[in-house]
Amino acid sequence: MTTHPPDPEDLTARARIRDAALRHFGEHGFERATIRGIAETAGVSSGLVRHHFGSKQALREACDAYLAKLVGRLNDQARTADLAGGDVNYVALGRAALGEHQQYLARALAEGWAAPVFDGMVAMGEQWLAEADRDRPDPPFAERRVRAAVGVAMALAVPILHRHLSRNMGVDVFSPEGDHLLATALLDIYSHPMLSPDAAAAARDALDRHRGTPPRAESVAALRDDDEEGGGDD
Amino acid sequence: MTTHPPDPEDLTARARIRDAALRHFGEHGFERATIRGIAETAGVSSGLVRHHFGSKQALREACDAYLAKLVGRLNDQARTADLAGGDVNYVALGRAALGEHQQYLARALAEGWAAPVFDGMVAMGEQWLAEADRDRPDPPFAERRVRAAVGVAMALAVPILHRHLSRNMGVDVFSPEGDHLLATALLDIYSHPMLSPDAAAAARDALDRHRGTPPRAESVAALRDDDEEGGGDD
DNA sequence: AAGGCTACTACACGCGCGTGTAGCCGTCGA
DNA sequence: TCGACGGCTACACGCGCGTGTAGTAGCCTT
Repeated sequence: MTTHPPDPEDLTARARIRDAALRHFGEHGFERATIRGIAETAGVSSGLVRHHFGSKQALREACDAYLAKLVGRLNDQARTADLAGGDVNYVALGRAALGEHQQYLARALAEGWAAPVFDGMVAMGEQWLAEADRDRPDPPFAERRVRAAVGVAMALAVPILHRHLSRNMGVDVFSPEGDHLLATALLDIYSHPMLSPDAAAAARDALDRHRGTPPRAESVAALRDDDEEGGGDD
Repeated sequence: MTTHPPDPEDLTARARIRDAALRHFGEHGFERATIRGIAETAGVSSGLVRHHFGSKQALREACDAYLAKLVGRLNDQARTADLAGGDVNYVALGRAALGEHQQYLARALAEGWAAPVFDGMVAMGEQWLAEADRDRPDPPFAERRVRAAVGVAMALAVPILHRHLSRNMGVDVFSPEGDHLLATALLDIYSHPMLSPDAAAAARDALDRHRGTPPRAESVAALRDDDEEGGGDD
C-alpha cells in the first residue's frame, strides 16, 4: 500500500534501476543512455545493473515487459469498467496511465521495440472499435485490427512528435494548457471527417483501380533534379 | 538532366556522402550509424566526410537541410498545381516524394530533429486545411496551424511506426499490398468521424469544465501498485 | 611555369562505453 | 556456530567511435 506513490527510497534496487532506465531511455534514447548514468540515478553501482539484468539490451527488454504488463492491466480494467461507447477518455486515460513512461514508450516504439506494448494497445483499440462499429450503418473498408493499429499509431504520434507539436502549437503539449489545446484539436479532427463520403468513395475507387501505384512518380523525380550547393544555414 | 535517376557514380562525392548518410541514419539511427560506414557506402574515405561536413552532427544537419529544401519545393509545387479540394493524394504524394528518405525523416523527427522539415509539412497542411475549411459550416475548435500540426504528426505515424504497423497488418506497409491496405484503412478513418457531433460537443464541454485535469488519477496509480517479481517471459 | 587552393587519403589519439572479474557483507538455514 | 548464497561494489579490459593531423594529387588562376 505504501508503494504506489513513487518513493524511490522504499523500492527494491531492481525496481529503482528499472525506473531509472525507463527515465534515461526515455530522455536520451537507448544508445545515448549509459548504464553508469542509470546506475547513478538509481543510487547503485553500475555492476549491479549488470548483475540484475545481464546486459543493456536485457534491461531494455525488462522495461518493455514491465510496460507491456502495465498496458495489459489497463486493458483488463477498461474491459471491466465499460466506459466505452465512443468516449475519447480512452486515449486520455491511456496517456494518463502511461504517465511518465510515455516518453520511454514513444522512443522505444519509434526505434522498433516494445512490440508487445503496441500490440496490447491495438487490442485495446479493437475493443473500442467493436463498440463503435455497432453504431455504424455501412461496412468498414478494412478489418478491425488494421484500423485499430492505424488508430493506435496515430494516437502515439503525439508523444513521439511532442517536440515538434509543441513548437508548432506554441505550448508544451505535456503542460496542462498544451494538453487542453491538443485535446480540443483532436476533438475537432475526430468529429469532422477529413473526407466527404463521395470523395472517399471516389478515392477508394481510384485506389482499387491502380493498386499501389505511386502517384506521378516522374514529377516526384523532378523535384530532386538539382543538387544543393553548399549548406549555408549555420 | 542526367542526375535525377539516382546513379551514384555520377554524383559529387559530397552528394554521395549525403545520400549514404540519409540511408545509414534512416536504417540504423543517428547514434548507431558510423561515419566510417557512411564513408564506405559512399565509396570515399572517412576523412572526406569530415572534410566536407565537419562533424557527424553537421552531417545530420545537412541531411535535414536537404530534406527541408525538398519539402519546400514540394510545397511550392502543390501550391501551383492545385490538386487540392479535399484529396488524399496530398499525403500519398508526400509519401511518394519523400520516397526512400521516409525512413530517415521518420527517425530524425522521432529523435526531435529535422524541425524545418516538419514545419514545412505543417505549412503544407495549413494550405490544405484552408481549402477544406471553406466547405465547413461550423467554426473549427482550434486554430488552423494546430490542427495542421496534429494532422501532420498523425500522417507521420505511419513511417515512424511502420514496423509495428506491418506486424499488426500482416503485410509490410512499404510493399504495394501494404500500401493499398493502409490507404484503404486511412480512407475509412478519414471519412468516418470517430466521434458523433453531440458526443464531441459533450466531450468538449467536459474538457472546458476541468481544463487539463487528467481523468481518474487515483485509478491510474492503482494500476502499478505491485512490482513485478522477476521477468520470466521468453 | 609557378603558386595555391581544394578534394581526398592514411593514420594515430583518446575517450567513453559495455562488459568481464574478483571480492565484500549481510542473512538465513542446518 | 558456521557455511553458503545472493545483493552489491570496485576495478580493469578492450573495442569502436568521433575526431584531429599530416600529407598527396589535380585543377585553376596569374
